[in-house]
Amino acid sequence: MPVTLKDISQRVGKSVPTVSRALAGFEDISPQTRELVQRVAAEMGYEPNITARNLQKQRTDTLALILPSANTLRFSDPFFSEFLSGIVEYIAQFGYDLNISTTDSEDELETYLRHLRSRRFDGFIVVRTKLQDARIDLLREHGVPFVAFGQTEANNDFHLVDEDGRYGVRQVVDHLVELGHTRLACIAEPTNLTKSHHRVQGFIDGLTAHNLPVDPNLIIETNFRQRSGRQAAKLLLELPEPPTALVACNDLLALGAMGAVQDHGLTVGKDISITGFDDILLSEYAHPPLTTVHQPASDMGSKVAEMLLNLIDGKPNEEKQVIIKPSLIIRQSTSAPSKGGEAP
Amino acid sequence: MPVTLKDISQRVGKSVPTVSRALAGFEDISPQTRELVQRVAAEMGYEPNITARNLQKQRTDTLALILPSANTLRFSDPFFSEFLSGIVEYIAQFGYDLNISTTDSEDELETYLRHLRSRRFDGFIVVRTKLQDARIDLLREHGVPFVAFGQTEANNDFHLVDEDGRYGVRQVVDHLVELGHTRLACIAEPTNLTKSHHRVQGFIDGLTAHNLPVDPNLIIETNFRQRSGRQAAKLLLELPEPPTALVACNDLLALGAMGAVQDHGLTVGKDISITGFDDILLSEYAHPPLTTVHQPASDMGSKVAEMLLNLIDGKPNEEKQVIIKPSLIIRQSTSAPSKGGEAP
DNA sequence: AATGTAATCTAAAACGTTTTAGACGTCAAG
DNA sequence: CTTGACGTCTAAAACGTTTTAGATTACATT
Repeated sequence: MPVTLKDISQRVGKSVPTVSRALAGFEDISPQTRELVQRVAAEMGYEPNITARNLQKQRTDTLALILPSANTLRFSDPFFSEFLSGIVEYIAQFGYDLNISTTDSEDELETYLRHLRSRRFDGFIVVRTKLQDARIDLLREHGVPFVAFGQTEANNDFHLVDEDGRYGVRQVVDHLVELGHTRLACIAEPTNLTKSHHRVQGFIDGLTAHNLPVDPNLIIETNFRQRSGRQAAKLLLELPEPPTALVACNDLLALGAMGAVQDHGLTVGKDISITGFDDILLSEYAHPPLTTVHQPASDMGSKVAEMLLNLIDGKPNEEKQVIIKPSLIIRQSTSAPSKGGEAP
Repeated sequence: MPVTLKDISQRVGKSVPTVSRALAGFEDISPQTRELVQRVAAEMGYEPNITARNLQKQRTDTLALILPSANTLRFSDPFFSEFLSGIVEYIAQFGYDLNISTTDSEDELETYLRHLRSRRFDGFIVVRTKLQDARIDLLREHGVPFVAFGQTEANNDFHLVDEDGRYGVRQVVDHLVELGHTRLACIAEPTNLTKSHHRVQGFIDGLTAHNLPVDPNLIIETNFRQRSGRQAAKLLLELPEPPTALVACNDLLALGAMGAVQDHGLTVGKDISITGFDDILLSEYAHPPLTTVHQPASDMGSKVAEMLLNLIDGKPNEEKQVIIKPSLIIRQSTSAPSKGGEAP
């Protein structure tokens, strides 16, 4: 049913390669032929069979992004959606598509291996890097173009884009200390993720810089979503000497924490300060609006995409590693401690 | 570099088709050969070249979802993310991938045409249906498998999944009238979208059923995001006789409206009631938590995917049209009107 | 010894494109 | 009149797989 080069070739009485070359605008085709072929192709509604072209060209114009599935699916995270959106918008300009698939964390490596051996993708985008990340080792070994969103613990000798989470949280701590807080707690995502690790580092940095003690009981490692934030905050509030400020490592955790604080009959932004990270839409509309750290999610997505396309085309990238400094957004969930806060 | 059937064939001393058939487990291959081939293939790390297979099989195991781009990108809408996530999770089980691309609304039809002629996708998912939807006509004409998320105005003779938005908003209106409201306003998305149209219909249904007048000035058609909600609410509040309840047609609009109400020095859930639609994460954490209509976004995604895969495989679908009834979630953004509400 | 049958395998073609290498005719220069 | 160069085109091969149709061998039946 669909029109092929052969159909055109028969119609214009030229060989298939001639038609192909005419459409591609090669110089060794006479202007008349070229014109004829292009006219007929348009008339017949010819559209190249991408699969056949891919097979011949050994490239697919498709990028892969493999998500850890189900339990901790990041898809519904607003920050991540924005990031994705940045990628899709950017690559669309160059005729690339994004292919999204999922995998259980147990089969993660196999999935990557399968996908890269299947030669179905020109490049990979790795999200949510871990301190030790076998996926990156794998892609590197195989020499496949990829760009990571996030770093690993060491040997970051690959193309990546990252936030400076350490700096971001440090800003938060500075802000809180300036307000007069001396007893801060941190609610962290799983710290095998580099991102999370950095954020916690920023927290510790901040305390140390202000000569405040780092109390391990005030750093709770938990999960990603509100529920975890709520639970963590509950624990913290029930301590004999509860903190006056909660530094949550993402906005969802902060929201959960806000719920727990309200359950305790306290008022966020007055009795206790809470901060988030990411500046998702929600944080502006929370009650009270959340002091948080803003990241240009969509831009980071575009940047990752840009670097990856360069890599695929063998073009140089200005920088191999792009680290983006986030900015503190002060809203109403933070204020001076109301009582019991020991001045430094 | 990557291993092909030919490599295996040379290694085991059998022809390429034999290797292919052995791996596929055909009966006309001796058990010994089959075993040998499979062992060697595993040893060599063989993974089929999907592109080559696709070309031969004339299918791609890939579904397409084309998003209207930029200006009104739905990607970052939490509801839509959930929906997507439902699709991806479902099709992953059957080895399908989802390909996401974008298009400007002017080239929308061309993009569809190009994609379907390129034979790169086994089926299409159409989102955000319009009352008159040329995309659907196009896909139908070409006999391409597709499932729509949403209906059109007439002749819905295709596979689709939809919410019953009319019913959903009707529930909202009933709830508000029960509380004693008699002057309700509606903040709508662009009503060329079927979804939006239905929701407004539900609003009108409700008023009519309770013998309340339908005042066109109290139905504002606007856009999708908070900003639009805010503007619309502002207009409504400045009316000589402002409404006591605002029925927003999605949660983001409701949030915007809440902002406008607060700007006016009024308290949401006390001085004025506000409702949303979709029950995105945000709505639970808004201030005050938003009364809204819940939809199983992820399930709807799975359902669309399920129907589409059936369609592609020529399997029958139980129902051609699945309409899902949403449910009202009452939170604290609605209450009896404080003053001036004329009892019916 | 011819015939039929089953088991196992493979040659050839196909999917639709692009690339490579070279064919063919025309024309100008020697 | 030959040689070389140019302009235009195409045959053949390639990408890696699967399908089709048939070949080959071994074995049992008559």
